[in-house]
Amino acid sequence: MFDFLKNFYMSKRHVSLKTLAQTLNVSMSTVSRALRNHPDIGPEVTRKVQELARELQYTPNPLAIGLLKDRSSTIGVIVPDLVTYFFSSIISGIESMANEHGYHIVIRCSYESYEKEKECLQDLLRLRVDGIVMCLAQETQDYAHFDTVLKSETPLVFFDRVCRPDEVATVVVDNQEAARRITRHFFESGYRRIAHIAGPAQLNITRERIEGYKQGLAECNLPFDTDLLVHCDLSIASATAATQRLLALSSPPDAIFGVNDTTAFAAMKEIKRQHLRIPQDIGLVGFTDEFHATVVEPTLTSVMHPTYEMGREAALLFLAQVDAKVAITPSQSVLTTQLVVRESSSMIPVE
Amino acid sequence: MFDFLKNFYMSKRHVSLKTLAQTLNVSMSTVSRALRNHPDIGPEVTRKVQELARELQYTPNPLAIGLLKDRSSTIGVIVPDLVTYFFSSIISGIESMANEHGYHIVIRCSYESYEKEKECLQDLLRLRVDGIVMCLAQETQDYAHFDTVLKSETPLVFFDRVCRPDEVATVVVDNQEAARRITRHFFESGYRRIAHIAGPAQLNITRERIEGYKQGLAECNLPFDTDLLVHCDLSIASATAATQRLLALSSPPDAIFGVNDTTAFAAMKEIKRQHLRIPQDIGLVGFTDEFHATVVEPTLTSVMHPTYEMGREAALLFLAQVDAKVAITPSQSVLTTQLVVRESSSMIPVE
DNA sequence: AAGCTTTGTGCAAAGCCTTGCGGAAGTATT
DNA sequence: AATACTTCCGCAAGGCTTTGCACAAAGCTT
Repeated sequence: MFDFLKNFYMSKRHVSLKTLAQTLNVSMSTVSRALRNHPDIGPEVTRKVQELARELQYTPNPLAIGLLKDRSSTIGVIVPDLVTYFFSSIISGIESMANEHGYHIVIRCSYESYEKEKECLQDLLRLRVDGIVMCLAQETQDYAHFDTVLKSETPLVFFDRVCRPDEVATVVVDNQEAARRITRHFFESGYRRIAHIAGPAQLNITRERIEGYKQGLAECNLPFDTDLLVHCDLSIASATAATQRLLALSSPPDAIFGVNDTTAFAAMKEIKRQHLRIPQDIGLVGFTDEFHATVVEPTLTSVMHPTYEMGREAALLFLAQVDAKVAITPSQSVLTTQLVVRESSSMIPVE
Repeated sequence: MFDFLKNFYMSKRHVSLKTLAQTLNVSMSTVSRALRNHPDIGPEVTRKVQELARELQYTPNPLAIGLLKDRSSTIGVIVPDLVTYFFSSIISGIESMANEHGYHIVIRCSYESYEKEKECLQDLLRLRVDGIVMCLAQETQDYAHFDTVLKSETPLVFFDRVCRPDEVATVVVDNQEAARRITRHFFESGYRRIAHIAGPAQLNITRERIEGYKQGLAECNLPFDTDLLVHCDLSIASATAATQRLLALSSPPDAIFGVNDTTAFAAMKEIKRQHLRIPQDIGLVGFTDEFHATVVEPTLTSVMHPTYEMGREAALLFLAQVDAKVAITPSQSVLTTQLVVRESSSMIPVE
């Protein structure tokens, strides 16, 4: 019916309310109301407007709506690294939850840098995102840059690596409990000198896992030997070096618990290079359960992170803050992990 | 100096030109010009305005600017899958290039589904993104849904999996050349019955790699045996099944070239399960060179994709279309890959 | 002193949408 | 026939920014 118009208007970049109004010789307000089936508008006019809108594929300009309502329907997401499975699967979870609720996500990467993190944060605030969901950069030790965010009343959610938990909503896993379980699992499998390659000291995940490690040792009546607790910065090189230090001890460990899978992989490589056998000579367990874990040889025992759910939960905490008209006390969400036992930690080979 | 105002205005969600104007008793236009150092504005006023703007941390509202300039400074990115290394590293490349040029990226995931791809596309157009950078979903065989995009004159860029190359800018790798090299590499390493597990027939990457495979065979004076060319849908299960079909042949292959690393990993698992040795009994080569390739045992020979560069290049093609005031013929960019020889394909073990 | 040029500012429109309010036409009531 | 209601629609403002144009004041020339 409106074919002749269609071609004409399609040449314009976008169809607006004005376009519709002028075509039908009614006012923009009438069009606006007709589209939302406002009772004030007569059925005939409503029908015509809606028909033309469909014909011309009219969609409201989100920029205009954003301006009006002071919201962009956009969530800013900052991750330390886009490439790692851990983060990309969390992003995937955020994306799905966000989309289900009409939000889009804008991704920024801090590359584990404190300066870059600040920059991303500022950029996203400038962009007027409705909220920010993020994981702290490894470098970040000072948390003052979040003052701006809190003051602007932009909902903020941290996942995995967190800070200021009293002011900001957080999603984490049961790090301590998982580390405790790993330690006990080692003990029950017959290992007695259990080492831990930990991460950077300022990260909450590092502290919590160390805590669980110690707790596990205590429960098994094993002494805590400071020689067996080494730190690394999560890079492969540094994890390799940490492994070498452990293996060079006069009384080396018979089991190693890596703070994450990358660390564990590096350890595995080094252990093999020194012609030690896994799990016979050294037991090995990782954390996060990346896809790699099932590919390496021997397959790696690891703590399964519900990463996708973590992303969804983080987005959910954002939504909760938006819905809450008044300021609410930020909620802390703790997800449970699962220890997946594979070849690298069982004296009796698993299938 | 303006501290007393600062506290007052900070309570508002955002500081606008109006805020500044009212505070200083000048008009909004004066403020706007002063901020951009327009010569029309006196030095005294300019100084005052800029000082207050800094004090109150004024930043222009991108929604208003977008409305005015009819652009959102946003690039929509659609990937079939967020979690795979291949895509996440491409996203990383897009993000870096986009940010360097003042753009933000909005991510959507098609989950390899045709319907979802259409939906994402519509959503992003509705969002008024300035351009779309994407990779086709595996399911997509009909390309009519891009008419809308082309008609709206929204710059469009495909990477890796492409269609309508005459109308849309594309970034791909030298698939055919790489496949040819793999085949020759097998031949030079002494393999004679070289099989290829190909992907879904509708994908350009599948066709090009098959073409290169055949070309390589011809150059080595090897016959093309249809038994040795099998298809899979890129899933692990289907790749495993394909491998089984190959190994069950009365005259099985002594080398397998997988269409990507996931396929190759699945093949590796199956080959090992049948107690065949790699590379002695069967040579194996993958494509894409994910991180896993160096972790598996034996390490996997693979074609290194410049994924990060691919992302940057894709974003660059978008930028080129934006800069070009007039419609330009879309450019095709071909990136070169590199064959990384590891243990899985060399009779003589590499270091 | 009258007229002209600078110099510095503000008005208003445009970009798109929503919504309170006012108003015209028509119908029903008394 | 005059009044009171419906029914249906448009005006205009507000949200934020940019920019062409007009205007006022001041300084200059003749």
